[in-house]
Amino acid sequence: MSPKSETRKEEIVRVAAQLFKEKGYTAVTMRDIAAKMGIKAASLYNHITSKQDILDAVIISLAEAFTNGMQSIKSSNNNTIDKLKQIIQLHVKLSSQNSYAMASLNNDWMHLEERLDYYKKLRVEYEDDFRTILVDGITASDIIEANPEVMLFSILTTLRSLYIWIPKKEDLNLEEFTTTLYQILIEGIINK
Amino acid sequence: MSPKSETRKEEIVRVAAQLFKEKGYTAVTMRDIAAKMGIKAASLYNHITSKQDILDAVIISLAEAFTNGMQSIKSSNNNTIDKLKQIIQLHVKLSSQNSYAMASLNNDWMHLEERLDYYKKLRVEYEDDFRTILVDGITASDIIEANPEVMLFSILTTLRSLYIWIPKKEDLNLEEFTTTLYQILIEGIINK
DNA sequence: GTCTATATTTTGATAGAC
DNA sequence: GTCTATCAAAATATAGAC
Repeated sequence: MSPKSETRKEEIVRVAAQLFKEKGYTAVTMRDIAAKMGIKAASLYNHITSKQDILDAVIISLAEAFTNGMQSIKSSNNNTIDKLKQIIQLHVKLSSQNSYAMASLNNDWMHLEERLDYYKKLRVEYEDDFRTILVDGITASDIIEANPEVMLFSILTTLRSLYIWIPKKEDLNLEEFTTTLYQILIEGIINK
Repeated sequence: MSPKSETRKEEIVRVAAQLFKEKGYTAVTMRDIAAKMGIKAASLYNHITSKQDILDAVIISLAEAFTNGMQSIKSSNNNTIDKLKQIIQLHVKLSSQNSYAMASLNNDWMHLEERLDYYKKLRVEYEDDFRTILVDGITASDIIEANPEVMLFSILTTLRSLYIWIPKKEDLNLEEFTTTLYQILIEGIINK
């Protein structure tokens, strides 16, 4: 997994993800990717079969990691509060480890082709599990009786955007950040 | 402002914004826009000078509306809580009225060219004003002593993503929604 | 594994007829 | 104000030499 042992295809996917984050999938050309690697565009095709192929590699494994992580949290025996903490942890961890790919996961997924339906299925599973956790939490009186769809939307959009913010704070203490985020997202910011 | 009295250029900008939301600026072709209007791509150039021209029209006036709105809220004599309520109202209002253009404001701004620096200036002004409101609110003990950058990030990413959510709930009561959003974003979801 | 050369398609944009 | 015809540039991708 370290850059030293990565294959040429992995390097292409990693470099492409950086460019996709800056300009979006469609605006990045095979020449852009090749230039950033110091080779010619035609040489890329010795390692990947198409531009689509790169997008699939950037998005799908990360989407699976989120869906699997959420499933595991939902299935645990923890209470709502601990599950919410774990969801935040999951996002902080995956976003800090994949800050480039997160941009494509959020903004370029509609350019998937054969894998589009699979991606959508993963996202629905993940959102359904999160919704279940919230609805169960309301039933158990762990969280307030507000519209669970609005809660889901509100928390999820913040967590999905972490990739924009995390790389800007290079000396960020991830544990401390996770705690602060929990406080703000879940406990609110008002002084009562 | 109503579609009945809109100029042909305004129609182009409106139709283009819908397509930009679906696929992003770069993936939308002049032929796509023309086809959706029932004309040929060449005809578009009788009303606009370039594709760039359309993107400028989609983004800039909306960015100005946010910056002006935030400036006005910051300058008012209300307390922190009322200012935060007004910020949420501003976002709900502009997002419901411009749900297509909001997508480009969030995701296509980097494809601006001559207007890019101006856009960035507007965004910095807007974020600085929001940050000032939060920092003043901490000083006044209206809100908790958490990291204002994390608060700003957390609230702003949710508000900036409203355009994704609002159109999906067609019978949405905007006033009720604003109240729920305030509750979740500012007061938190935990049952204390 | 990378290169040059090139095929094919698509793109933004223009010219000029109606 | 829209059309057809067309241009020039840029894009993805392939073939074949080294």
